[in-house]
Amino acid sequence: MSSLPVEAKELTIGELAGRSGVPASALRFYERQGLIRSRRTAGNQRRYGRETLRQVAFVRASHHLGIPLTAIRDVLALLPEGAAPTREFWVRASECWNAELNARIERLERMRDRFTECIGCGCLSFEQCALVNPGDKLGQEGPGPRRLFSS
Amino acid sequence: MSSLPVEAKELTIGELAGRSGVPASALRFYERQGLIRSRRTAGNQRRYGRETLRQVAFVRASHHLGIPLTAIRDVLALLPEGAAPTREFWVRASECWNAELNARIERLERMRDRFTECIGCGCLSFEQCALVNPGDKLGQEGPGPRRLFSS
DNA sequence: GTCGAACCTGAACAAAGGTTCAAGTCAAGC
DNA sequence: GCTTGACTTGAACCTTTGTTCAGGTTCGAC
Repeated sequence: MSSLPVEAKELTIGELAGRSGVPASALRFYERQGLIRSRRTAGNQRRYGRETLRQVAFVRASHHLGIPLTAIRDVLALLPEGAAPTREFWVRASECWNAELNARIERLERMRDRFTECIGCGCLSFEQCALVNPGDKLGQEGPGPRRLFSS
Repeated sequence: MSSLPVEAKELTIGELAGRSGVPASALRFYERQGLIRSRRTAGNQRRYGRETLRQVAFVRASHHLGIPLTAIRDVLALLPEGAAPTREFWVRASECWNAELNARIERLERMRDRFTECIGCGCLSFEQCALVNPGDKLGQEGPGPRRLFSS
């Protein structure tokens, strides 16, 4: 096994940056935030295993979806320390994001419909509007002075 | 007309904050950013006309949709200086946001589908993924070393 | 053994969208 | 006319997601 030419060669930060398209400064930042890990050489330089490429890609793809880094970190934290992520892991992670995206799409659709209703009804009745008053605090607090446009 | 009890009473910043639910600090910030305007008393305190309530509500609703303040400012800047906004104005503004929201919903749906495809296809083939490589820079640069997961 | 490129760290800066604070001024009720 | 709460300002601070810079170290090739 050790005689095979597949020596999992480690990457420097520059190589990882070049291959992933992510600037080295961002990779250091991700490490500070606990999203990726690195081994250090005797001279304190970072070395990355090949699995890190895939993790960085996952981070970028997730982030591109609008997922905050903290959420990505929480998911990546489930990865076993040195092991390469399993297929099951990626599938579960993607299901997380899928649910997240669906929720976000639904929310946007609801907001669009409400906004249209607010503006389009002819009376400009913002005062009942869930957009202006998110979380429906209005109803919970009674007919007090917090009401917008008490007209 | 002047004997009517409907004297368009001006609001202090505290009153506007109380009625709109928006903190006074945010109202001052909005003014600095050019989103709302105020008259000043002899003693330099802010006074707001009643139309400002509606403008603030519009700002909050728009912002709640995720529209950046600069875009909201650009739309509100179309309002005539002292005049109350017309119905036409609100309708046109809402059409703007509607288009914006629809575009955002579509984009999220596309991303969700791509992400699912990436993860779910069984080969974990991120390398062709538009999420990992947005803007398709990969294809434009040829088969160089920028490719993720050149496996 | 020497040279330059790549790497290290911490600190400062950026943009968006504000909040909080200190120190001082205004408005209004009694 | 005094007191008190509301208001004024600018400056500093906050979060998120990084970039840039200064000053110093290490790696690898010759």
